[in-house]
Amino acid sequence: MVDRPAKVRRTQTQRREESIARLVQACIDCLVETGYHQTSTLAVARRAGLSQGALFRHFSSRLALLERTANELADRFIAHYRKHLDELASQDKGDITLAIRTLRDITRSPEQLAWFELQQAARTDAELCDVFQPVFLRNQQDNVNLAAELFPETLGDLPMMSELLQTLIQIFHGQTLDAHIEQNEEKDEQMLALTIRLAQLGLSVFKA
Amino acid sequence: MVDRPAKVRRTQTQRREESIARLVQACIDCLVETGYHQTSTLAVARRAGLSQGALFRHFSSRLALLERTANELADRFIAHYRKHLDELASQDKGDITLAIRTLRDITRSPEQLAWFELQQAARTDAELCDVFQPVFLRNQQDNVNLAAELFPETLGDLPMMSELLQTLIQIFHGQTLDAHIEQNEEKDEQMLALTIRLAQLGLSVFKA
DNA sequence: AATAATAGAGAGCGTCCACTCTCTAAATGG
DNA sequence: CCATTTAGAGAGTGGACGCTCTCTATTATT
Repeated sequence: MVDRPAKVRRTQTQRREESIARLVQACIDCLVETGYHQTSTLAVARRAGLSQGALFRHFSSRLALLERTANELADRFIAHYRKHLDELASQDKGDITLAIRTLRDITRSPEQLAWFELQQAARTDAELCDVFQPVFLRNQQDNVNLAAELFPETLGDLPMMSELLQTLIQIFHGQTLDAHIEQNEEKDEQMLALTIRLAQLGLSVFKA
Repeated sequence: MVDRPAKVRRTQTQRREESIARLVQACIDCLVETGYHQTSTLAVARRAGLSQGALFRHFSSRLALLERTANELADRFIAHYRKHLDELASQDKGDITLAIRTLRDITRSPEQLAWFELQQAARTDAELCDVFQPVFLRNQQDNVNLAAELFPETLGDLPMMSELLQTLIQIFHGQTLDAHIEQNEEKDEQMLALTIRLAQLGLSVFKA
């Protein structure tokens, strides 16, 4: 006899929030593993262990689900950065080599891949663009704020800091995409080393 | 009375090649304007002024069309670079500022946007990845060869030249995508200026 | 305990997809 | 000029899509 788990009694709010959380997580997983246009409402619902009908009870449309997912991603990025970087910041106030390396690793997270899918899709989808743009801008501001907060001495009042950081992230994004196609770990590591060298170069020059 | 164009008699080879060229161009346009997953065989055929049936006479599948399109894109990139850069190379052997600026402009071409769509889609589509990978690698090698050929004195025997160039292109790719969402021309120009400064920095250091 | 409101399941709808099939138009080779 | 081959049109097919609808299960309210 199977030991069926006794059905726990939950409030409606709990049911609702748990289901929504499962759907959003399933949406992220789908974006990462199968890409934007395979992230169908049915695929997400199945992965969340729910029916398609249940999905549409909580989200009025596929777009609404994607909007919620984008916001969840932006929230997680801040959490990731904070978790991995604040201890580094406390020990290596001057040298940001490790911080850059960590930034690269975070860039390789599943969440970033999901983010790419949304950003790319938004280019040719006006509705998605409208929805994604504010989340995108908020994320950018979050990055800058966090960098200044965690590395006040190194980055606090650096001119062009925001643009430098964005450029660094752009490089890592490109490396992530290229690495998927090249599948050459040695070169991948070389590219990282080069990027660190360039970043240090940029830092030392702009500091003066 | 409408002056109907007299039907020109063409050979089968001409008909075939003209139709294929129109289909490939239509495929590029579709990728640029509507994105990968809206680039359907019907949409491409209509845009080329042909029927869906005609498309499938020349291409055994949608994937075959995309493969041919990817190769056409890679070919055009070399042509673009050569056309825009060789006159620059002949006058400014030392300073590559203008060359970098031109590289950025080329990165903004419709063809590059089509290329992104394919690269991003290849991440989660194993079949497309198999088809796209060799074209991608060829394009990378083409870039390096051309850079060394056009700027022999500046880049000819620079260590890490290939990686530096790839990083530069990655930055421009990122800027292209971000610019679409930010829609802030002033900042876009700032990012370009910063990139040029970084590139010159990198050059001067690695040259030594 | 009875009623109302919400969560969820699952069938159904219209549309678009890649691709096939059949049929006509045009070019080729004898 | 005729037979064969190739180019192209367009209807048809099965499947997946976003979304709606109806019906049941669970929770909330009185």
